[in-house]
Amino acid sequence: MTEELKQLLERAVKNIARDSKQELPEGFMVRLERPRQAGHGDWATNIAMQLAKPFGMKPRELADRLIDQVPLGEVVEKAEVAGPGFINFTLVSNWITETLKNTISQNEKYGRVNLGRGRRVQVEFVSANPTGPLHMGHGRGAAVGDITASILDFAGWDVEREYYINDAGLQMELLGKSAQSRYFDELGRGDEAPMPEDGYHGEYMTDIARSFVKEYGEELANKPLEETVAFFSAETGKIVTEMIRKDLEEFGVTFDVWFSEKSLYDNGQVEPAMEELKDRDFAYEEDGALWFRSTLFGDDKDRVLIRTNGVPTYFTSDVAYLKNKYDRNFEKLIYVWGADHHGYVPRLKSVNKAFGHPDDSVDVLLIQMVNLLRDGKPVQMSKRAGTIITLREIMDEVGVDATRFFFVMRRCDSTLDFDLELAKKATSENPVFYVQYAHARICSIYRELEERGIAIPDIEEFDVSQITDPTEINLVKAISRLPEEVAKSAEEFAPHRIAYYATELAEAFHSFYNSQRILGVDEPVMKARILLMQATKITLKNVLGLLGVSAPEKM
RNA sequence: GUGCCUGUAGCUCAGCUGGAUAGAGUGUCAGCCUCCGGAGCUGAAGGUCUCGGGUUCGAAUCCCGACAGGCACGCCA
Repeated sequence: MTEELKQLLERAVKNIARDSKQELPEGFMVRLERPRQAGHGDWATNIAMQLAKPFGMKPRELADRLIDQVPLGEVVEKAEVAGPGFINFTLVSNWITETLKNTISQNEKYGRVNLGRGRRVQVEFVSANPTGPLHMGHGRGAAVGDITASILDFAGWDVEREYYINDAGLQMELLGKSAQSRYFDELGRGDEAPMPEDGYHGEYMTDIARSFVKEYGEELANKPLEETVAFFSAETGKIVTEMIRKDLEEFGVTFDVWFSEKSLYDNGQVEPAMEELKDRDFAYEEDGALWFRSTLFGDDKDRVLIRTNGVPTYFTSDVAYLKNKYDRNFEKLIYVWGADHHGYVPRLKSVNKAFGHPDDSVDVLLIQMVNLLRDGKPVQMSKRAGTIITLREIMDEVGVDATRFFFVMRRCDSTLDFDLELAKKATSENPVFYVQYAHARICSIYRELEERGIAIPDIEEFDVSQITDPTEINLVKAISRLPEEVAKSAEEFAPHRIAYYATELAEAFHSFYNSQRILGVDEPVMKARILLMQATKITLKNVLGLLGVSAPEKM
């Protein structure tokens, strides 16, 4: 119905432009917005104010002429000019019927839009080094990445989730040495393989060392250290990656592809990427190293791709990886990174341009830090002291649902305060429970219906004239917003919008529930309200589904 | 020093591709089920949108400049 209104307005604008022999400004589009204020109708537009200048008319005068061109009856019930030149539209009550019918008939598909038109998009996220368990920051990245991917899927994109395993750098050797050292410790021969100074000290390393002892006994200790370190690196990397995979799975995040950085080298994909840069004259050799001309893109110095000693940098892998992604025919690439990597974004964008791709086919979501609190007080963490709080600990303490919700509650580019005690609270302070409670309440009504032997009416029986209370209309309005909220959050890569919307939807429901009854009222009213509950339940479930949060029937 | 992010109610934050009286939650205060789940609802109080300029019919929103907090500036990853 909103589309129809848009078309009516577009036609009206064109008519007026023609009659007054005015040109429409380039790229002009009719945009409708939800008025913030109740009493300002269902939709509003500011086009009269936008076009007043180019048309050489007064905003209100133009608004009046626009209204004259919009027929009343089929779509619009009322149109009025307000304030400096807004036009407020009230739709015919049909929109209520339409919304409920849509919701109930589309069911689990309700809220889907076709913004993506089936285009392929890759969301690469978490991508933590396989050197230790995931911590808080990774958790936020995981939630944001996963939920963004879900939203894009809902918005009609063909989405792939990918984890990039950084298993090629120096840190892997350090990991191997650390494991080796712990292995010797377990055998009581610690002196033979000292722990590297900045090695990995976490407890998990001891567990891993024990597993080596269990499987190989002293066998690995009877060879020269240099001979086994590569084995330790590779095996430990695998074990840690598996640990990470399990944690993420429990967190509700599954990846379509686990992409190994090392495989870029093993499969010879690095060389061609370098050659392509050289061919395009974006890379050159100097002082025995290979350089990328990042200064062409505003960087203050060129960056090294291959070091003097012949060893490629991390950046090199990323160049090859980017090329590899495009080779897999993605139209859009989304990187979810911790904000501490922000300085690296221009470099990635530069390479993207150097390869001749449009700037907007790569988007980097920078996720700001997480401050962990307990009862409002910061939790002290130190890598050195081994007091890092892991994602697993948080999941275990506050549960997956609350953890996910809290991680996406805020805009990505603002730092997040995560209060463990608050997240655990099963009270109104906790927005997760507020939303889930709404769903559970409706389920409870359904149980009651069944007990009383009342059947759920067919949507065709819906009688819109029974929906009269402001809280009811408000609830329908909230339900009807899902598709546009999906579209907006997909366009902006803003998963937090969905968390906010979920809360607003629940609020509309609770408000209705407290002021009106579903059972024990006249049958026509009851039937209409049961259908309203049906649509509310579907919408709540779909929204929670997008967030990866469960929609419990009982709490 | 340079770059990026942030600064909105006591606290935690939405709103930022310019629009109407700046919104939530929480906290404070006052109320609300003999009834479908009170983990709920209704209302009140609470604001120089950090500050100063500019653009505009109109600025929390855009531009410039301060100030404050966070993060990053390797032939590390």
